Amino acid sequence: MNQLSTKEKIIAQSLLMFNQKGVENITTRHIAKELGISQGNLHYHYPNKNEILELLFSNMIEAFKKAESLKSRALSPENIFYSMRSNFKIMHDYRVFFQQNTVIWRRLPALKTKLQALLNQKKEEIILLVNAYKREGKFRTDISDTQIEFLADQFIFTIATWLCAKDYSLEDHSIDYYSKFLFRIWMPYLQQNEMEKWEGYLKLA
Amino acid sequence: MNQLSTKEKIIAQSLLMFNQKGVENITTRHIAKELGISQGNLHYHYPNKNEILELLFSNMIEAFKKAESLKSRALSPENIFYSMRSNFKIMHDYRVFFQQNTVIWRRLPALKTKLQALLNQKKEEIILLVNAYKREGKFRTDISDTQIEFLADQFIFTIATWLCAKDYSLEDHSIDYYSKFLFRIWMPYLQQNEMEKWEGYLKLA
DNA sequence: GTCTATACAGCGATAGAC
DNA sequence: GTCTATCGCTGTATAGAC
Repeated sequence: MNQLSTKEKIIAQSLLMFNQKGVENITTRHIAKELGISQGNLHYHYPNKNEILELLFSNMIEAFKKAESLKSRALSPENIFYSMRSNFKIMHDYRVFFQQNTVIWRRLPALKTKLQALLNQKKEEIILLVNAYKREGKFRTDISDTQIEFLADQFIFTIATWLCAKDYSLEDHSIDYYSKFLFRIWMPYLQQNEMEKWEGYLKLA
Repeated sequence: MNQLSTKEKIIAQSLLMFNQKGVENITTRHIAKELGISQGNLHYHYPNKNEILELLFSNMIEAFKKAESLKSRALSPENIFYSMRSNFKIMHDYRVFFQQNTVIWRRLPALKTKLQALLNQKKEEIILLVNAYKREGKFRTDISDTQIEFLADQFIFTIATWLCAKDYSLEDHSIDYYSKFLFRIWMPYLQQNEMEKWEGYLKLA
């Protein structure tokens, strides 16, 4: 971290501290002190706290864009799981935006819209995945279409909120735990042989 | 609201404002001003903001205790749904504790433990429900026991986080929406005839 | 119980020297 | 770029009069 510019150091340290102690508790003074620079210096690089948050947010969006997309790959459990897990990893890196969503959105309402757009985009991806599974006859036939469409809602619900849930659990659950949690959701929708395939994969992963 | 004592008015108004604008944005000044009393007066009744939060929290716990429990009733879709829905109603009344959990817990770590205990208790109830359904052969037989046990985790996950999820969705989803969401989760676990029974009930509810 | 007045700390943000 | 110094505001909390 020492070869970073001051501007970069500030961003990195801010994310660290926001994640750990919350936006409302971390001030520009705290960040500056932790880095051993003056508050005036910090304000030279970022005129205010909101601007730090905005930059962090767009860094997160960038990270999502760079991450592996499902679209270009075969729909094996490995690929699907890996793709979701990499999304969870990014979310965890920027967890302040998901654990303190209401706080952030009140400060910066524009970020709410952007995050909703991101989730909508993820939902589209998931719907494509569900449709592909449906086309290939991998879902049980005795489940109604509305129920299968609901599966996408459940996925998005879980993706949006797992970092909140994490704080409720008594044990310290990891990214892996919630990645698997996500796919346990859709197990009962699958045909017997597909279910076993996934069960086998999740045990190993 | 006018026949309430000042002390009660403060509590009611605080909950209203915390729910609406967040704990971090509402100060004792705001609450006092909204009620048309002085800040000094407010501090006569409640020495500080945390004490208001603590009282609100124990009011919520009281509400949960008074609410209908599943235990004493027949396990019809009507009763199960109604019981869950009444829990959701209380959660919604005190949504600040679920939408700003991290903020609250950093202020008052003891509340985290208490909320975890509450959720654990709810989980016990749900496990009883699941076991009863299992005993009566209402679940599909081709679903593994670990997967059925997971159902309880899914329920608790959803209960703990639906108020966070609510803020992500573009439409303004209600308590009813999420009550139904909850039971759509367990539909694919059910035998055909049970599934249809629930499907029929959820359409009407 | 309720008021006014005030102490005090911490915040974001700016100005100006180096 | 980085520093020190400082302003203005807002927050919690207390003191003392009525």
